[in-house]
Amino acid sequence: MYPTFMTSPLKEVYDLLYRAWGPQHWWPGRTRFEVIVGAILTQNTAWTNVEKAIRVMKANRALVPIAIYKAGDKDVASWIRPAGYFNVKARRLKAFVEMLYTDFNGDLNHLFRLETEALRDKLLSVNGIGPETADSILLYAAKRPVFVVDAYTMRFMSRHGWLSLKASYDDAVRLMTASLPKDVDVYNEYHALIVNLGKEYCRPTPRCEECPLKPFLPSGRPILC
DNA sequence: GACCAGGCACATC
DNA sequence: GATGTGCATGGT
Repeated sequence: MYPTFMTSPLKEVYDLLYRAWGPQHWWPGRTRFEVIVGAILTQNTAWTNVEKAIRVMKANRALVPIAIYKAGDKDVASWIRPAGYFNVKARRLKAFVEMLYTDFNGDLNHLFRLETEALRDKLLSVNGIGPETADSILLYAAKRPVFVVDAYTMRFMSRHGWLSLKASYDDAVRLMTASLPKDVDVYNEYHALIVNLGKEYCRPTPRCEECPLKPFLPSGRPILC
């Protein structure tokens, strides 16, 4: 997946996780718009709940921008109910497609012609799209080399002593990318592997005994657990 | 029943 | 700038 000039712990972490679990095949969405919808619906929400919501949207032929654009907030909220925060997220989906129609004639190809920085700024200008959601869209829908940091990333980095608990999102991005090749496939796989790590072993109550990263734990346990 | 999940906006200090 | 709060369903 990436060349073998491994000199930093974070490269070795990638290698350990990749050897343990192999490719994660992210993002689990067929179209770019489905990736965008998933990125908004999964905010602070388990992916299994997002899958249910996406199934309902597909059944209602609502997984295209025009359907969200024409639908009322109440209808959108009813489709995405299983994903939680459905009133908030309905407004966020509407806000995204309203930006898409107002500025790009409803055409994702048009939106995605923007350079990465301009595209990120445009995404962040939408109410309900913050740094992680924007970067997920950039990486997994627009295929830009942008590293996605999430709660799992912050947790595992701080527990291993690589990041302060007070570190910002941008601090985490800088640290993660400093020693990695700027490569869409590497960023794609790494973020997905970290999420799997978080789900399986690096929960608020950690399960370090069987963690693939055990070799990195000082005294066999994380610093802050 | 408590805790957690692939955040974000907004109010308040 | 930092901290607290609301948003809500579904799995463990």
